[in-house]
Amino acid sequence: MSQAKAAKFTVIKEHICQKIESGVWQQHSKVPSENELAEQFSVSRMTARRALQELTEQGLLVRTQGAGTFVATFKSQSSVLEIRNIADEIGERGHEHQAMQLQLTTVDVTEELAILLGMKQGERAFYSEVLHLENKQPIQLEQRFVNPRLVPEYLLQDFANITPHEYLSNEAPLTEATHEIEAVLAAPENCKLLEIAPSTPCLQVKRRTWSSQGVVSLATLTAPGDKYRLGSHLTF
Amino acid sequence: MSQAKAAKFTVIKEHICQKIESGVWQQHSKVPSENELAEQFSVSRMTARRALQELTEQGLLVRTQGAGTFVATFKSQSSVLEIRNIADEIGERGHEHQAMQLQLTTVDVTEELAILLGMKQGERAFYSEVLHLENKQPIQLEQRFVNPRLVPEYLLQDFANITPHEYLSNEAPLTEATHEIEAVLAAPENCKLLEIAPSTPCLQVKRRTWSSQGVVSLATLTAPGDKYRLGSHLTF
DNA sequence: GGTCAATAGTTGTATATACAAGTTTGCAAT
DNA sequence: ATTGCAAACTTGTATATACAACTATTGACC
Repeated sequence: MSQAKAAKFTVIKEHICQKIESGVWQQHSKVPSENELAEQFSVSRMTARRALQELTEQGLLVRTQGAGTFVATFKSQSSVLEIRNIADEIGERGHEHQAMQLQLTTVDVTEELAILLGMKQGERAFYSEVLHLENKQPIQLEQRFVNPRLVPEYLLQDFANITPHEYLSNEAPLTEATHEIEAVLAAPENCKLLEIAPSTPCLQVKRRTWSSQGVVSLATLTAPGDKYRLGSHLTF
Repeated sequence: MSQAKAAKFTVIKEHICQKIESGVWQQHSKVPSENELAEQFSVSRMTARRALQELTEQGLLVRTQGAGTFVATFKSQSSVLEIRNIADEIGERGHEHQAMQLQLTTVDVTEELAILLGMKQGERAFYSEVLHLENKQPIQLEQRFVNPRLVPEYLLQDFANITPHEYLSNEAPLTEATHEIEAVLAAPENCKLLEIAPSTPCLQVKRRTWSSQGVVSLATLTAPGDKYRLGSHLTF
């Protein structure tokens, strides 16, 4: 028995996957256009298109009309996970929530950030860093990049009083989000903030949120695995 | 300004959605074929096809080559996280899935286990331990307790051929599940199995599944955080 | 140097067509 | 009646083409 003959578009898909997994095509690098792929593999444009299309649905690629197709950072697709406000969650446990605003500033967007936030290189994004405490104990570090075009007054807020998530929910109601959940070791400086040993495994949630206007923000949440659990919802 | 003109395939999608949501088209009933839709809406077959295709990806429809397109059952919506078969997931990545059955036996239920599985203390439960490999690399350790009342023939299976999840899905279709996700350090013996250093942070998912008859199983999945990521679905 | 317009390149939608592959149905031969 | 086969129908893959919508770049002009 020989292998079942693979369809042409799957051959192209596998080729692209391979390039990405092997690191030949880095994150956010441009991948060949539909026409280029069509010529390379001697197929019609529609067949090449299908390969790109399906990989985009799987979350490996990101496409923008007029600009091109790029390797995505996040592998996950649109999510059904409920998002909650961390202050509410802690309140429901009958505990006290506090937030320390560590940073609130603007930063130059790197190439990667520009793509993820739907901004142009050279522009500046807002950046906030907030440490959440439950009964005075640090439980979550929130690092967030925000698209200034959609939330121009982000820097004027005081995130000791309102969580970034709560503020953003009001300003630019989110319509979609993707997550990536990983177990990691936190960076040394973050271990200090969270008051944990460097070897403590942490849950890290990367989340990209959209409003109707486009990508609103990109948040990285880090929480020690022994203090924090993820139910069927994610807490911001 | 008037509304942006909707693309033709979205018009068809909306039409079909409406029929399903209003109950005109019941579960498992046949929906018009590509050709019929094409004629009805005066579009080409490929456009009608796209509408059906996208609704299939969304889970509203089910298609089988040669037979037709049908309204899907609505079970998937209720669960917050989609559960997938790890073998399928790996297959879709174009990789090879293998499973090593490490243990398959009965154990005395502890007090805790008895409560979680809805059994009585002193009874014995089934226990399986399976290591999943992706391209010969260990990526996930699955430890599972199973309620013998609901799945009496669990011990007769060979989980090198069929994943426990797949088998259980057939025997006792799951109606509900809860998860708990943590970041942990794996036990030394499990680190060996997964071929990771003892300090490697791991994602650990604890999942309890129900069928209509009661609690079916209690699974603990452990995966190295750097090899494994959690999207909007959990992979079993 | 800065602005604007034209242009080339890229993805998105839509059509018409052809053949492959799988399922169901119905008819003919046994 | 049962079997076996052919035909009709349905979905799957692939091609060639056309135009629309959007982006980034280039070059002319001020």
